[in-house]
Amino acid sequence: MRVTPAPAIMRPMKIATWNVNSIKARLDNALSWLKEAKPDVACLQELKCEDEAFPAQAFSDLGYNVITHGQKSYNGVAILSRQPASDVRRGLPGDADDAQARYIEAVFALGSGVVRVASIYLPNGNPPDTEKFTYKLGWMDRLARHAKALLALEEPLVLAGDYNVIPTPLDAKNPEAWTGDALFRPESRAKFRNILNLGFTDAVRQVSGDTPGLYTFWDYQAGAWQRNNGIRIDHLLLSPQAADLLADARIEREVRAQERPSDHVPVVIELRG
DNA sequence: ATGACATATGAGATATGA
Repeated sequence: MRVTPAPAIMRPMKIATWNVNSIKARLDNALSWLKEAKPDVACLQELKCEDEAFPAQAFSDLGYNVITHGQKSYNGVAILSRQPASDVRRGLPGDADDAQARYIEAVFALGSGVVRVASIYLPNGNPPDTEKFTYKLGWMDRLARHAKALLALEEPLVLAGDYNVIPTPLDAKNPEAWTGDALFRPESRAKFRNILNLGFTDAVRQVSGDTPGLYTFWDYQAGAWQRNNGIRIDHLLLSPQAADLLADARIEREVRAQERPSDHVPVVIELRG
């Protein structure tokens, strides 16, 4: 006798990315945002602490699984998830000598399949006449190589994080002010395009088109938030299989108005599950 | 042109960020 399988419960999955600028300094903001936004997966960057110091219990208490790739004082990335993570990879492949904690990746169940999600903290690269810029460009080359390898899996894939790249003049209030900055240098923009051109979709642009004024970062200085002097540098790049599932993408700019905010705000997408 | 602001480290001033 045939048993009719129960239909899989189809529900959208919310995947977010947020550079918190120190998870310890931002713990209260992060917890209240999670309670409000209820993402299924949250990619965090700039933890500024080692794995042992990450306040994992506070997130477990909210029902999140926690995986981290931390570092003392600088960098550090994490993924919080309603479901347990599998296939966890810590560190971007391609340079065994790179000690900076800027990449973590894991796989989660989605509908009848899976989605692979990476939390990325791409190097800033300033000043651009130093080895910091060289490191940024090299890191982007490594990211492109790894992204290409992941695309070959032909599965839903979301590369989410702080890319430290302003893709086009549309992504800055005052693009002329960023001329020569590592975030807007032609080399940085070209390497970002190289990754897009592998076959990725910029989720926010896919949903919002050429709408101006979409920013994810406002400097703490000179009243940048009050003047809306922002830039869009936090991105979610989708593989073709993830883009097929894209239902929504938005920037949660109200988070920038919190008490003691991060200088970045969360960006959230919804994928059909 | 510079600094402005925030965070970590570690106890004053410096490094980093974007």
